[in-house]
Amino acid sequence: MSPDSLFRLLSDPTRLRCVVLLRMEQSLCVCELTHALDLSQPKISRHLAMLREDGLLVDERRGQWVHYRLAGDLPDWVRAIIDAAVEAQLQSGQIGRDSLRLKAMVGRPSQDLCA
Amino acid sequence: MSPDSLFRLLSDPTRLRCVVLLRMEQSLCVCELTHALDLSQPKISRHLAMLREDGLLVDERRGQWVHYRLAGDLPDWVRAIIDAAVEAQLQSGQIGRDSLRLKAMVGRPSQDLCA
DNA sequence: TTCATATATCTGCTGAGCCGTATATGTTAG
DNA sequence: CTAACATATACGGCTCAGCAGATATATGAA
Repeated sequence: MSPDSLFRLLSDPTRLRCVVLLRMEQSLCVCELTHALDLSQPKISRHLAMLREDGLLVDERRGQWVHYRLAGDLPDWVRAIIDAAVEAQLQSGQIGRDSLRLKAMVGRPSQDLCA
Repeated sequence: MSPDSLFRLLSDPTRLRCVVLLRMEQSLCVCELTHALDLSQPKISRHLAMLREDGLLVDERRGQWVHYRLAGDLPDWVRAIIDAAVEAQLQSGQIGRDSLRLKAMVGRPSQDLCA
C-alpha cells in the first residue's frame, strides 16, 4: 500500500464513506453498506472490490452475505489517515447521515436479527 | 476544506509530493519545487494553483519569486493526514529523492544564496 | 525601452475513472 | 431440480482531470 494508492482510493466519496463506516462498525456486509450509503448494489460492490484489490479491505463470506472489514495488517500511517478521515467526516455530518440509515435498516445480517 | 476535497487534492502524485515537501521545508518557491520534483514549470504551477484555490497552500510573492507554504489555519485532521503522508513518503523513499534534488539545486532563492 | 527570468494561463487532446444496465455467479430454501 | 436472494462482473457510454506545448503576465536589470 503506497501513499499514492491510498489517496487515490480515498479520493472517491463513495469509497471514503465505505472505509469510514467500516472503521466505525468493524464489519458490514454489502447490503448494509448499500442501504447505509443509499447507493446501488453494483456501485457499492465495484468500489469495495477496488478497496479489496489494493489490500485496504478484506472480505469474508458468511452464508449468502459477504462481510467486509478493514485489513488487519495496515501500516500505522494508513490507520492514522483513516482515523483522521473519521474525525473529519464526523465534523462534516456525513457519518451521521450514513450511520443513521444503517441503524434504521431492518433485518441487518450483522445484528443477528436474521442471520 | 472538506475530507472529499483534501483526498481529491492529494490523490494526484504531483500534488502529494508538493504538499509533503512543503511540510518538511516550510516554504519553497515554484522554481525550487520544479527542480526538486523534476517536472515542467507549467505543470507544477497548475497543481500549486489547485492547492491554493482550495486553501491548503498560501502564496507570497518575494520579488521575482512566488513562495508557497502550507496554510496556517488548517484543521487538526488535515494536519494529521499531511503528517501521516510525510511519514509514508519517508518510508517509500519518495521524499528522499525529491529533497536530494532540492539540496543539489544551485542558487536556491530560499537559501539566500542569490535572493 | 528591451531583454531575461519567474510564474501563470490558455488550447487542444487523450485516457482514466465513474456510472447505469444487464447479466453472471454463488448461496439457501423449498 | 427451481426460485429467490446476495453479490460480482461485464458492457457501453460519458465526463472530466491531467498532459504537453505555446503563450501571456510580472518583475528586475541594463
